[in-house]
Amino acid sequence: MATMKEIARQTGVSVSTVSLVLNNRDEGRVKPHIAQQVRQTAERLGYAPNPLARSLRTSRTKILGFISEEIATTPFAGGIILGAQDAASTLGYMMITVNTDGVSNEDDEIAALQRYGVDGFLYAKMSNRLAQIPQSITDYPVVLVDATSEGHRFPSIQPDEFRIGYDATKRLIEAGCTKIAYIGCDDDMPAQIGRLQGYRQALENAGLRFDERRTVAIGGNGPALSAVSKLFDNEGPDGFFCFNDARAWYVYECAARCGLTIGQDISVVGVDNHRVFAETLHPRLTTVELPHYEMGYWAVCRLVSEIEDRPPSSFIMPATTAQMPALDAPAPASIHCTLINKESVARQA
Amino acid sequence: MATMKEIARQTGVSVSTVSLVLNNRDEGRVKPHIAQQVRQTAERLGYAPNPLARSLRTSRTKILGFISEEIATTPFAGGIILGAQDAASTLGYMMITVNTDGVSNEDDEIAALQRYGVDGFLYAKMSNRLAQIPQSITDYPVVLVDATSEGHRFPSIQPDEFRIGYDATKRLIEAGCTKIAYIGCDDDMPAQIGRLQGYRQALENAGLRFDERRTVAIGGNGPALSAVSKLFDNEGPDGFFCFNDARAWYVYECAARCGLTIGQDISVVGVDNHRVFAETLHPRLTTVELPHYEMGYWAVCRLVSEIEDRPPSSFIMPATTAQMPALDAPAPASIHCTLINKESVARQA
DNA sequence: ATGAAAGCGCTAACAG
DNA sequence: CTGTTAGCGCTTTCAT
Repeated sequence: MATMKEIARQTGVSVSTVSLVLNNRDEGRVKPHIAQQVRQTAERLGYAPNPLARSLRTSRTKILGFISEEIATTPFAGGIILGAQDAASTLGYMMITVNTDGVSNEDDEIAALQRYGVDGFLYAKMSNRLAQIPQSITDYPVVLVDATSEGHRFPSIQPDEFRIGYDATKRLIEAGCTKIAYIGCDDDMPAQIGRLQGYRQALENAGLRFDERRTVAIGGNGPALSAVSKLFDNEGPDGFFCFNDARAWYVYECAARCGLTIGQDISVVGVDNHRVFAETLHPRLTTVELPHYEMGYWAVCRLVSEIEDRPPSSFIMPATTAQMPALDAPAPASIHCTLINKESVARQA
Repeated sequence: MATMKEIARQTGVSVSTVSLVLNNRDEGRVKPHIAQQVRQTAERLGYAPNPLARSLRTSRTKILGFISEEIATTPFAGGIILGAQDAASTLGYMMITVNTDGVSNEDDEIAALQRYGVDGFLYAKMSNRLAQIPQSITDYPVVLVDATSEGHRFPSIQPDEFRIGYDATKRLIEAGCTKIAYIGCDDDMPAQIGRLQGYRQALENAGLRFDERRTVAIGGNGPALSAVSKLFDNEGPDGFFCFNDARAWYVYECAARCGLTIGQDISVVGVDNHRVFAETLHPRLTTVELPHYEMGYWAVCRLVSEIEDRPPSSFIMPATTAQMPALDAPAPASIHCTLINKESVARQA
């Protein structure tokens, strides 16, 4: 590994000059001619700065800490991590990802990250919920991903939950459904609240009545199926908006039992917190796709902009179908989601 | 952050003494009395070493690079990463995880990891397959996870593929199945080969004839389902050993179409490369559980043992149901997998 | 416009 | 046994 010292020696200048040039701080301080030479030698030697040495001096590591509760348990996290990783990579950062199962080891992991001198933290949840940010990281730049902090103390990147509910329901309405059920979540997280609102709004706009009996709040496993089953029997809905794919599964199960065919007798739209389910197992499930990759990507951009104290607008966004709001939009910023049509939304004759 | 210098000052000794003590190299070199004092001050000041400074000196970072192709796309990776993370954490290491989509960015990511001075690499694949280890990391300690290198050049942690096939098939035989099908993979990876061998051996041991017509090699999507469907029609198997859960799904689909009930009319055993499927969607699917967590954990132990050049036996293994072979067993070491019985394996009347 | 020198926090020879 | 010294590679005053 070539060092600055070596470059300095071979070019016949001092280390400080090399440092100046290689950090692009040479404007008007080093003769263009010399600068040119330095750059050449650096190039020739295949110079790459030693991040450790640099960090030791600057106490900036260019390492980001990614804290997530459930990397292991859900497939979704990958998309976020991937996007974050890409952004980090593009911006010259590395990411250390730690997994905190609940709270037991959270402090330890954070302490470790801090010792390694991370410049800031990403804090990600599964499904947009209220997150309790550990005291220990509040002095650092922090950006939440798919999560919300109380009082919006921290910038957060989250999907446009209202829009998810609205779009999904609208799609069902367009397909001709008139008795649309919402298979929701029994937890009062922002995701649930926002999607339910979107659902109601879409119904209202279409002149359909919201009927509480057509919504279920599902938590566990056993009761869940019977709740959906009961909904089938009592209300006979012709369309279903499902909080996520796991919940959509219950609809599939019940439909099968009743001899109904998805995309023909009833229509279903799910949200892909577990898109992998939908794609592998239920190709006919129409899905509102969460922009996980983009959320990760954007979160890192936001975080780095905070760390380096430069305007967010200077970042390049990934090519994506999801529309991004302006980065300087008031928090909580939210990302528009994409609706992927599949055959499961039948036109009701 | 307290430094050694500060400790030295407050204790009235020199930095070197402090360094000696705090690195537990004081045995017979520093008066126990002094050492004691040093430790106390360190404790009092809440001293934590600065890994950067240390690394700069030792060129050991205590950072491990984890390279995986598909963190994003499959849920399985989580288990491995989690185990690896835990082991790393226990052994005082951090892990930087990078995702290489195919080969395009692999070299860049590796270069980045190298600049950050990782001490070694974990190289993980999805499903045990032959891995092409990039030239650039061959000078580092490398351990493969759920993968095999040509000629076993590198130590690798992989499941006992033969045993997976053997156990799964044996389970079906015990359930009374006589016409057992193998829904396999159309790729010649070690996982496929080993499991198929196990399948054949189990049949043979039970005095059942191996019949090529009862095996399918499945690749893509469309053809896959029809292949399984044909198998149903032509051979009418009463038991199915499926390469993974995605393939098990085809069996479910066909069974449903034929009006057969899993766990009653036919029996199914799958392998959980995607356990999440099985648990959430198919509670009745009997699963051979791959010890992902353990593989990750063990891989890191192996890697660190290489890095620090100390005997592997000095590591503490995680409490686990999966039996681990001796760490100094000849490579490739393989881990025994656990069979999880569920109702899908019916006793055939 | 350039270089000398100090120092980030730590480790490791080497003296004493 | 303990302290002195040098230096890892880089950034950053401060002289020149």
